[in-house]
Amino acid sequence: MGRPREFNEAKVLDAAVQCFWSRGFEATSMRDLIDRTGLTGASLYNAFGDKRALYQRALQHYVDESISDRLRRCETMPPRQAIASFFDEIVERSLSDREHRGCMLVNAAFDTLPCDAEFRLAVADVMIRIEKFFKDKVLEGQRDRMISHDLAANDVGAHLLGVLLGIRVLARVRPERDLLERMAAGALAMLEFRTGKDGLAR
Amino acid sequence: MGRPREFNEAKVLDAAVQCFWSRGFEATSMRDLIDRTGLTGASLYNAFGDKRALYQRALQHYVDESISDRLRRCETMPPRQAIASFFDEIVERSLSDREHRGCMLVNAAFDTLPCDAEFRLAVADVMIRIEKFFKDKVLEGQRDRMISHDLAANDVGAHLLGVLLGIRVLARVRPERDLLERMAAGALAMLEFRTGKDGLAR
DNA sequence: GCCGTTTTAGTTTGATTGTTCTAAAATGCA
DNA sequence: TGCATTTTAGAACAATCAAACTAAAACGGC
Repeated sequence: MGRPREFNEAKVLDAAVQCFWSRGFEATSMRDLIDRTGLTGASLYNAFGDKRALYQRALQHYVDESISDRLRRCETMPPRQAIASFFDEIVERSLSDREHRGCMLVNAAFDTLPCDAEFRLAVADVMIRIEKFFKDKVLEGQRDRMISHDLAANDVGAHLLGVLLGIRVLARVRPERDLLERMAAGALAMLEFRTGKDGLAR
Repeated sequence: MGRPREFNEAKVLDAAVQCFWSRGFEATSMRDLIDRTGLTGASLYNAFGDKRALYQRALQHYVDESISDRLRRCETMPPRQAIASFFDEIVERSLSDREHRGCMLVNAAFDTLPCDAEFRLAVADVMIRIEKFFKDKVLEGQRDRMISHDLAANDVGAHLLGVLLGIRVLARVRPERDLLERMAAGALAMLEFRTGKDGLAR
């Protein structure tokens, strides 16, 4: 009942993501959002609440659309390839991003909102999922004897997450292909067997 | 000639750093700066130009005072200890930072200003210096046979920088000691000799 | 066809933004 | 003692901010 909505919620969130992703929370004005989404202020407030709530919805939309999708795709791959592909995709995405916007989730960690504990937990939760993806893949690879078990999967998972975030930071200020690829290569080198232990060639 | 300044520039910059470090560029208002520094708007504009210029000066002040100092201290240490100390300090600083402000330089990489190429280069320059510190220390350690030479010092340097930045990202949203320490430990593990190569125990 | 409900569209609001202006105060040099 | 110069102080500026308000518009159920 009532007047039906004229807008597509996903498309509006897409537009909001573009705004917040490019300029961050503070630097994005309601007028920017109104212009980009095409609907009026009243509609935005009515549908999403206030600016902060819209940002949270937009971020969630970005995560669902971009990160969760990547995780789902990589989870089906064999361990080594899964991890390598993940890094590869990040590097390629970072380099093709001519605006140097990086990853909206990482950017969100630096928006003023993390003062809010609830918001910080939402960001942390996604990072926990990524860390878990790495850890699980390392565990799987160690079981299959495709990944070195010199280091605990737990530690490697944390380390890989760290490198990943580091790449996204550096991509914003030094988007140089060989730099990002060298960083990723170092991460993959951790997975290699060490000579003379398992009798497997490196 | 002229009326002498009543304020100490370093102290004013300290106060400005506190503002920008806590809230970022956009969320910091001129009134915040006026309150914190204790001097009037006219004085601020007269001495530093506009808000952006003040931010740049404050960032430079932070780098000189915090990062350059750390680099100088670690550069005199033996290679392994230099790298380990650097990470240790970062982890401890991140954990004792109850506001989760992280590193102002890293934060700066996510402030809206990086759209400005000049500003981005200033941030990049410091990161290049840190990368070079790591690379030089790895080279030195490899010469002294205290660090594995399986990997090129260049690659290890980039990788260490990546992990470092990753730690500072994660410290903002998941400031858990064991997580940060595991990430750093993974970085240090890269420096270890691999068994059966040099005949040195790990 | 009318009522209750929801979404639209623009306007308006009161606060805050970064910056400038005017004038007084404090120095060095003549 | 003035003069030139610079820093202070606080008010004032236009612009922009997020948000609320007022009606008109568009539906479903009766």
